[in-house]
Amino acid sequence: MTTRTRRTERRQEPLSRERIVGAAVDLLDTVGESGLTFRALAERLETGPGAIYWHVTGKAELLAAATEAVVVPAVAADDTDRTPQEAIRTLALGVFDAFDAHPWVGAQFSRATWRPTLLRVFERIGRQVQALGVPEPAQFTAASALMNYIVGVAGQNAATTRAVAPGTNRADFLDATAHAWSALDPGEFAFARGVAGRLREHDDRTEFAAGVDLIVAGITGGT
Amino acid sequence: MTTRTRRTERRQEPLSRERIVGAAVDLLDTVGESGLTFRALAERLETGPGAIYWHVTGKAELLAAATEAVVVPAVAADDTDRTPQEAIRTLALGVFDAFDAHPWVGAQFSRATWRPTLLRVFERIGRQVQALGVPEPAQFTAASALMNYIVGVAGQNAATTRAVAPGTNRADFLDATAHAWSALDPGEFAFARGVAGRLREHDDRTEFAAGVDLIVAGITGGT
DNA sequence: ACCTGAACACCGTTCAAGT
DNA sequence: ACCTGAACACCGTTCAAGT
Repeated sequence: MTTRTRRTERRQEPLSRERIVGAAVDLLDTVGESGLTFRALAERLETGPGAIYWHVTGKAELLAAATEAVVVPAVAADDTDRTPQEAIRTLALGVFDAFDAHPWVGAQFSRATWRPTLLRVFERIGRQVQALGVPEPAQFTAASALMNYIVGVAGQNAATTRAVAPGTNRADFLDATAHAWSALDPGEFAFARGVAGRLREHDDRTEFAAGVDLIVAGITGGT
Repeated sequence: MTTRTRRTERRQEPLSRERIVGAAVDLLDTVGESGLTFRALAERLETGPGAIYWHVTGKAELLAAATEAVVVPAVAADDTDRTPQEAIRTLALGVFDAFDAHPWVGAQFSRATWRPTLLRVFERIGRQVQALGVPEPAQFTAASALMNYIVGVAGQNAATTRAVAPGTNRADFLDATAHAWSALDPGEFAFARGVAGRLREHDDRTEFAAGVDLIVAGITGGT
């Protein structure tokens, strides 16, 4: 859209919404939510905090843009040559993996800021629900149930990921959790104690996908 | 535990963890998340901000305690004379209603602070899964799927509630949303436009419960 | 049109000092 | 043991002044 001046080597690209959002995602990924500060952002962009406000209205919009930047590509798969079931599964896993890779997204999805992105997810799910042959009156409900499951559970999983200290490896974490559960009060937490051993062998992603399949099966009337 | 001096009318109860958490829940319910401030809390409790730190380690613990205060009673139903299916449904709706009445809880559930409360929910669900006769190896997975659905979807719903300006009535909000959806780009949002009319007649709580039943049916092997 | 950076009005948290 | 409240080190946001 704009002409780029390439005459001399620029010390620095001019500030732009795109660069700001990119730096924000970077900061969120590396330092976490508490790391996203207008001052820290300004430092990375080699400018003052005030400059950012020329391109972005405030922190809420910045978080919304960062969320959209991460979720929309994850959800934009090519669905030709796929059955609706496969397309839904792919989309669901795309959301799951995006939340897993950028756990801070999970905390955004309970804010108003998240709604435009959510609408895009809803649209894509809805189209596949149509393709499944769900009758029109039931389509809205079916798409809502699927979307809520996908976003809700992916968010829950991201919260777990976020709870783990960044350096920890996954097996160690599950071991520690299993150990902690085994030490719980036997009266109050009989069930959790009993299943603690299962923690190690279970895979959240696989179970998430199985849940999606279950709902799809329910929507299309069994089998 | 402690002796209460009742000799003279006290201007004010002594500070206690219980009073602090109660005031925090109150503040969260009435003013919202941004309203929970150590200064505002101190003012309500007629003391200084520093005093609160004697009873509570910091804001994270305060939010955890507020969350627990609101969720645990909602989940602590008496399950005698109930089928496991009914007990799960009641528990699920308890979580749903608690999130709906205190929408700020939905934002907490993606924090580490929420995990102890979550464990209690998991325990109660797990016991019902056992009562359903699910074989031991599958119990962990079944309880996880149910819990993630319940908490995830209730959280999603709370986010929607929170997005609505406090004064607005529900019908007006749905009308406005339906109207906005009808005005979307027909190419990009064909599905959302098409189902916009369904928004008015749909009931989140009923659909949430139907989703729970669907998962329970899936867990117990259909029907 | 776009950037600068000091200034404003807040935060959570700490801590010496009181009772 | 418990409370006080000033002080510290931060925030997001604004805005006069620059280019």
